[in-house]
Amino acid sequence: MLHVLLHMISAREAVTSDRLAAMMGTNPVVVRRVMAGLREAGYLRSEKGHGGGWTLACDPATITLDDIYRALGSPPVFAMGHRTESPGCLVEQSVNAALEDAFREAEAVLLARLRHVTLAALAADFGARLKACTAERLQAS
Amino acid sequence: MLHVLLHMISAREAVTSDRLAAMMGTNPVVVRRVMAGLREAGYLRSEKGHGGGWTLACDPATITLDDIYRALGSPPVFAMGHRTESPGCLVEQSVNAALEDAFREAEAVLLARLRHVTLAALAADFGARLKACTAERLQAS
DNA sequence: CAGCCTCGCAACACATTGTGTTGCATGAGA
DNA sequence: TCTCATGCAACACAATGTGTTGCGAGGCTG
Repeated sequence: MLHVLLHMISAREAVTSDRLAAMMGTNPVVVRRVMAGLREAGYLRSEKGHGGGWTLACDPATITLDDIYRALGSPPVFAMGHRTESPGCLVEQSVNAALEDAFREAEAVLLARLRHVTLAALAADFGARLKACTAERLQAS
Repeated sequence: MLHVLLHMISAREAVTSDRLAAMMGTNPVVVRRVMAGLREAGYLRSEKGHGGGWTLACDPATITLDDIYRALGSPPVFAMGHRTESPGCLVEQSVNAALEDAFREAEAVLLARLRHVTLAALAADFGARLKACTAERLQAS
């Protein structure tokens, strides 16, 4: 997902789902599926017809990874645990309380981290890598 | 899993997989499957034959939730991301770097939290809940 | 207007994974 | 010897994510 967005920042004009799918090694329908959330959230625009495709609808500096995460529907972060909700068994309640606390705290840390990374920052990081890579290549030749 | 362990602390004698399965609403084979890791790690013992079953092999105060997590094979914590490892695309590398950092930090927080919760602490919490519950019941009657 | 391009959406096919289930062998006690 | 219990392997099943196809709607171009 982020991969797609960064590619779109590099390419200033509209990009079709087909091209993005080719970049990601998947197919266009999947791309549209995951981009739908971003479009509804107003971060992206999609245009039909010849010369259409996807364009950024906001400033990359104002959107954070957390925004993207929520636009995607805030999918579950953790792969484990999260048992049934207090099924009367007190043992279950104790376990849930301890784990839920730990999970909530870890999730808060993760989201805080995502919240202060903007798309523009990612793009800048990419630029730095590109520069380092080309410098390395020049040195090799 | 933790649910099972707490039940075993309450019951001082050996408990069969059948009984544990009944408590958890599953079946004995599944119980044995997940307990196998704990047995190999030395936290549990299992005995065959009549009167056999599962017993604790350690002091609940010395084993933490992190120990249990690792005895279970340290299953993946997060449900998302973790794309392919640097497939040459620099964009992918930038995205991975940013996300891996965030995930590592969140995982560290989670494990630190698990590391200072012992089984005995969970059992004590359960005791407190039991007490509160019975008090509430007395008040209601 | 006709033809092509692109997205939007729904339905289906498929692989993967976790979970439940069955069967049989092994060891321990009555 | 019989019963109880674990250990292990193999299979059945449901849920989920992903890829695929088909059709319709809208927009550009000649």
